[in-house]
Amino acid sequence: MLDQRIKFRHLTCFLEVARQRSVVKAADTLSITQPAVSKTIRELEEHLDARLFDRSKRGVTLTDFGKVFLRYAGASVTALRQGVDSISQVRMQGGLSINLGVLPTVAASVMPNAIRHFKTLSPDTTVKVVAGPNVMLMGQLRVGELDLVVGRLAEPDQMSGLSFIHLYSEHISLVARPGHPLLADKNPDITRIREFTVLVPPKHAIIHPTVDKMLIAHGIGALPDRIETVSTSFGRAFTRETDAIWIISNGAVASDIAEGHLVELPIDTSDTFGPVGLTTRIDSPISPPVEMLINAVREEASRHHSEQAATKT
Amino acid sequence: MLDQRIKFRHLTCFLEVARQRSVVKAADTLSITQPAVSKTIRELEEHLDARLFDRSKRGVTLTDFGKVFLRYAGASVTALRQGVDSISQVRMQGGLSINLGVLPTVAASVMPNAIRHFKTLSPDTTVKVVAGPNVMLMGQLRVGELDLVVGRLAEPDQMSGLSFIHLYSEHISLVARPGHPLLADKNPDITRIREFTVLVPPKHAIIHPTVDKMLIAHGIGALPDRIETVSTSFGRAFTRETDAIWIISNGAVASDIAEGHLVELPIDTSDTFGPVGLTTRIDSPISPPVEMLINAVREEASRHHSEQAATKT
DNA sequence: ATTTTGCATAACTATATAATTATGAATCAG
DNA sequence: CTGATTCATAATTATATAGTTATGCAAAAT
Repeated sequence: MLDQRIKFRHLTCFLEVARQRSVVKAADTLSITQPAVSKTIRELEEHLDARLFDRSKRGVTLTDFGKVFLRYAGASVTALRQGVDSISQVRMQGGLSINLGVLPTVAASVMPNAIRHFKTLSPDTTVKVVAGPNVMLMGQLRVGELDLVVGRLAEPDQMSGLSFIHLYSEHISLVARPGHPLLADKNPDITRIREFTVLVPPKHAIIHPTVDKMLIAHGIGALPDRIETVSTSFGRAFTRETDAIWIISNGAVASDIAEGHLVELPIDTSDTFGPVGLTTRIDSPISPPVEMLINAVREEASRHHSEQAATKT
Repeated sequence: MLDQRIKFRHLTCFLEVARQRSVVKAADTLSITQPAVSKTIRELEEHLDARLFDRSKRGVTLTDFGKVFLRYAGASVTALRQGVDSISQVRMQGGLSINLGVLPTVAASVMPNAIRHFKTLSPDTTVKVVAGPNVMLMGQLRVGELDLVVGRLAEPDQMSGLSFIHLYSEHISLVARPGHPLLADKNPDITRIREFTVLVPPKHAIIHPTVDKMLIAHGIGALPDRIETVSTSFGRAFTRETDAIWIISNGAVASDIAEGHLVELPIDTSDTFGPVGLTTRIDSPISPPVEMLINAVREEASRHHSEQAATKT
């Protein structure tokens, strides 16, 4: 049971003494007298029923208890500080805001529902959705301009300092309009895609290297007639109106396929399986609102995923 | 600035009222009178200089400020609770303990130093190091028997509910004893490894599928003479004493290669690059001791990595 | 139209608090 | 040995606290 008599005064005092390893110095920076600090520490020790410092005549040192408690005390004080800060943020800006980076894979499939659900839970939090090349988004995430990026796991060299939470895995698809010449044959020769315009992810896209490997594995070398694009809206329109083949992460076109607007080419893309998830900064602990959004996305992803699995059977 | 007059009494009272949406009910469960609760909430509001509840005649509802503050207040109280709990845990067990799963890649390279460093920071925390097949470790992690697993990123289907923190990337190596017949030629025909006993990771190993793909890519089909093993100590001994080829993640044999006990075969394994990092549970927030260990591992990994890079040049 | 419900306010009180000053004891640096 | 440093303890005090009971008031429910 938590002792209600513990006050933040005790914790801040404890933290200061621990930091300075000195009662006198702590008293100085806290602008109170030395006996006051001594007493406050003693009170805290009594409330916790554990000795926090070893006292000597040349300062104080943390006991084992103290070392352990230190972290939690810090976390507790930090949380309250953040709470107070958030209130003033709400007052100033009229609400909290979350900055969210979204990669094409999930922009159309998981995220709309996830954000909708989140907004029912926390309608007063502003969610800013940013799209763009993953390198840019990861950069912004690392700098703190974004709180969260959702999409495929980025290349390892971009992931330093970032943490990844797995949601599900998806493969890359080759899609074309319904009635596409290649689909006439039940088991078409895949190398024939060279005969058509092919829309491929550009150099900086996360899936670019995977796509390259896959093409090589299928004996398709450089594509003579290619368009590089990240724009799913362009890709969708172009693919539906022409005989172009579109190589794109499955998630981006799942609904189009389901609705029959686009058709997947029968090609083995099992090598292109890759993790989709949430990327956050590893330092700077996840704030409660972001955590709520994360939960909403996870929930939606698992719902989404089980639906997909159901459709497959 | 944090108002030192805020006490945990205020927070717990606030949390209870928010939970129950009622001053009367909260007063009941807190075993104090209704005016006492009213007054406590008023005090908190004054200290924060913000209205937390909208009062009506059928209960109270959180204001926008209140909704935001709620999360942080909860976090703050939780942290303190955990702190108090940890103290009694230390008292009972004579110290905190961390249960750590270690995969072969890092067992010999990064972790020894990382744990040594951690133990200088926090000598009183017991670290239990568990090795084993990754499926088992991930299972234990998910159940809570482990706090942390260090190694290669597991297959997506094992990662649900887990979070991955990237440390660095490594590839898979083919190694043999110095003076191995294959090394006589400067650019040996790699398919000739079929002539020797080959030690390969077993089916359940994380790197198994990657190894398979690589073998196929190099035109090496099934290996006639193979030994499947996870044991790096067996692998090391066997490879040094016989003409066997050992296919193993680079990290597991990096020091042996550096010291000249084993030699890497000149084969392109760039396709086998994969992320190595820390895997934790996504729910149940990371406790401060585990966080310290994570930092120690990250530090050691980056030091380790920069050294490797330096050796390459 | 009452009664009930739910919260606010006021007046009061014993206790706890958060400091203070003054003093003492043990160590450490010369 | 001396004086400075560092922390502990005691005595003291004004103030804050954490509750209490009693009462009021407006909205809902009956």
